[in-house]
Amino acid sequence: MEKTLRLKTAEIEKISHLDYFNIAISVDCVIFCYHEKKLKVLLIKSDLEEFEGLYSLLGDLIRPDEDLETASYRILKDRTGMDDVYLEQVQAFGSINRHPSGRVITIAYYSLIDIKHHKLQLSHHDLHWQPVNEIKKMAFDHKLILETCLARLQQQVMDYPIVFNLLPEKFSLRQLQELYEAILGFELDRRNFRKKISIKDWLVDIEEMENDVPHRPGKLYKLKPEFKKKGLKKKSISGKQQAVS
Amino acid sequence: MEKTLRLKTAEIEKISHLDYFNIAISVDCVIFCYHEKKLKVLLIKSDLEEFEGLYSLLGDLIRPDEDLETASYRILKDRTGMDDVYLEQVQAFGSINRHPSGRVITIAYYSLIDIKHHKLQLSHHDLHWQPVNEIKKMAFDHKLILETCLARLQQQVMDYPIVFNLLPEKFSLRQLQELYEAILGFELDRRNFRKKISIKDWLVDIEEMENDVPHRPGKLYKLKPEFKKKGLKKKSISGKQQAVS
DNA sequence: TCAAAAGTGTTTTGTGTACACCCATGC
DNA sequence: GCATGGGTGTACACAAAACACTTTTGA
Repeated sequence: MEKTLRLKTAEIEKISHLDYFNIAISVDCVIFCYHEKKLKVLLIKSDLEEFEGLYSLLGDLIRPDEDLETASYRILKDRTGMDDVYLEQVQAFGSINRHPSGRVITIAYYSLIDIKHHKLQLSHHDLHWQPVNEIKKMAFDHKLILETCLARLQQQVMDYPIVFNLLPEKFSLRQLQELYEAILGFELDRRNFRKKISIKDWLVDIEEMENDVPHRPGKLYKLKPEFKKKGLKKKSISGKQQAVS
Repeated sequence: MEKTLRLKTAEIEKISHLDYFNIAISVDCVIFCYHEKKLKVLLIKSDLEEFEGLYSLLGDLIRPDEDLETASYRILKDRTGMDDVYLEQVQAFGSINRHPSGRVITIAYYSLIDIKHHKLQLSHHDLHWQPVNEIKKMAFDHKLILETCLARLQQQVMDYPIVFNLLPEKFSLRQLQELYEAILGFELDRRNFRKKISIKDWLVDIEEMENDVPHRPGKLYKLKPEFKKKGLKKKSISGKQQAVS
């Protein structure tokens, strides 16, 4: 979002007597990808003077005839050319002064895409994949939004089979482990990692090997089709005395 | 919310050319309390014809000069007379047709209060504490909102010292266990429960006993003051290889 | 003395974590 | 034949779960 808005600010002023309807609502998407062994986010150069030189998340005002997910999908589709993307709502952010041009409440989503699939409209705009680690300052409260979304991703990553949305169809266990490390921000023990993943039973051995690697090639795996839903896969409930005891 | 709105709908129509500003934003609060060994929610009889006889959550439109938390606190204060309440945002709900009078996006919060502290404005309105289990149908999408909030509560309850907001200052371990059971919806083993709680080190033994009980009285405890923050207490991060390994 | 709940420990099972060696391949 | 990562198993520590008896109090 944050773009169309500047044009509208004048209009907002005019209707200030409609107290409850001069709050705008946007959706902001934290679009993650995995590239060059780094977790990256798709950002766009802010076109507001106040934030000159800073990047912001991709977002837009919500249209009256679309629901929240639809708006997010629209942004994703517009910006990445991709359909059928993993998307999840995280939180609303609504501080009064979060937007310099007026009151805007935004609802944050994060999504996971395989960078190879997007026909990126990178060229025409100031779009840019930025490594998450290397981001210092952002426009608006987008740094906070990004951190919140990253925390949510980190929290979900071992419980639900979602990171596969960041990988190509076929991948090796090393690739998968490196991805987990990139998301979590620390290193994992290889044997323990493999054990843990194999217990989850998310993968099929497709009886193929890596090639193009300058060392012993690893086996390739796919995510089992039953986990390929783009929506959130609920953790099984499995018995009663699980949460407490 | 959902109340002021009916009056405004006409106005919305008038400004339909301001495409992006005829979406209203509300906050809805799922206010939990613990009473008669049941987890209950504060509801109000819907005043919309469409939902005659049904209950809805407490909510209101967000004012242009207040942020999301402020709006929620206002609702809580108005309805329960209580300040300083545990409150946490859960999610936004924004289906197009969730509100019969127009487009309203709502942001759901849940809060935990000690029923004994509220000077309830119960009398004057159709306010009502309803046991969570016994709720079948609600106005709007409020059943979904309630379920989502309850799920969030269940998920957080063993990790963060929050349920104490539902109890009086002093309580016995049995009371605490019954509360956990009410929230989680299943029974817990007494010895394991006590062990688990004692490991968390959230409580102080205040060297007092229950009285008024028709059996052997239990010891009373308080929550340690350092956990009395009303905001969310973050779980300690403790070492690297925790999430995965 | 009975009813009701308080209080307490041990065993078993599963999970998390640390750690080291041989193997297959490309160069 | 060497460098690089692939692939595997074991031992220890800790947490979860199942489970029963004695104690204290009020009625």
